[in-house]
Amino acid sequence: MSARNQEEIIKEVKEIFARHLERNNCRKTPERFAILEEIYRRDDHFDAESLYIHMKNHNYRVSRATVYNTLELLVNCDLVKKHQFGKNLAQYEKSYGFKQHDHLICLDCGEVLEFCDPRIQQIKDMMGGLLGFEVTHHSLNLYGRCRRAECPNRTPEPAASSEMNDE
Amino acid sequence: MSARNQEEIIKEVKEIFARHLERNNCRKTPERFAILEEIYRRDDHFDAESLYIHMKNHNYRVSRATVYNTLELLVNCDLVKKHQFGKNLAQYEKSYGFKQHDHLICLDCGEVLEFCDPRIQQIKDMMGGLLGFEVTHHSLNLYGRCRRAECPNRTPEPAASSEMNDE
DNA sequence: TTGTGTGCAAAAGCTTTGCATGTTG
DNA sequence: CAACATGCAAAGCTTTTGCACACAA
Repeated sequence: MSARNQEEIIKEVKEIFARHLERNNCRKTPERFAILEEIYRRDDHFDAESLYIHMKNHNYRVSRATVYNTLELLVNCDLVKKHQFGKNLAQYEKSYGFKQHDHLICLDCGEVLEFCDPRIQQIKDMMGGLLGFEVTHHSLNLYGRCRRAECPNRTPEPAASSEMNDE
Repeated sequence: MSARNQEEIIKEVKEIFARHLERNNCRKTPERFAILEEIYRRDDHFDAESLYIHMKNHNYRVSRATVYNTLELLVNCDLVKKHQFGKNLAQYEKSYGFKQHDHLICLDCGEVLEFCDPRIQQIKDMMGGLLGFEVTHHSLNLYGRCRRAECPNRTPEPAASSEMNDE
């Protein structure tokens, strides 16, 4: 994504967020927009704490409470997606202007790849109808091992490994 | 599943677990087998704490530490599956003798339904090949609203006000 | 007997909450 | 000016860890 395009996107998402806040009688505070902007200048998956630290390093001090509060607002208006990649730690990513996608996670190095497959949509539609659900969203994660040279792929077959042997 | 069949299954999974423990030079303690049995007498998804309480109520006192330790062992030998249904709370379910399946979760009442779809396997195979991954397992959750009469389908969630106001 | 597993409780890690203060509308 | 949002720190929850004792092998 080009730099120019990024600025445009940031402008757009700010407008979308502003409308969302208005519609819900929430205040348009500078903190909320600063957090949104920070998120849209990043390109990775991140957790709340790293966003908090990141803001600090960029000389914008907000509290953790505000970070969590704002993340929830952003998730509610679909500007940010929230994931759990198998850990007890929420991961977030910006979502406006990006194609819906799912994730492939390397169990060894934690690398996260993205992919799209139209069959997911078919499954959602079919199962929603079959089971009497209105499916609003989904989460599909594939877990496995990547084959990159840098990946600490040592663990041969974890199926029967003593898991307490730290690492 | 018939009662007779359940007893057979419990016998089988204990044998499988015993072999797994031997293979990994772990001790065959009564606590470990008691936890396994307790899990296989349940029919639902459960979290570690509720299993711990459940054991207590059945007059078998184990510590939380042992519950977590044993759950991990059971997950490692594929007798138990671990899930995260969008919350910061691991949910578990027995898996031996059951068909692989995915989940549909009601955002309003928390009900969890199960479904199978062969297309998931196709996606795993395809994406693994395409992205150079050896995919070992996956997690697919569909989220939405069920249409049961008992479902509290209009609970506006608290928090930062504003979420499912429209869409 | 040896060393792993257990129980207990404290600690750790992520997230939420309470309260006083500041700011938006 | 009245609410609502923020910052801070404390509390909440789930999970992990440390340590002394118990017990499987």
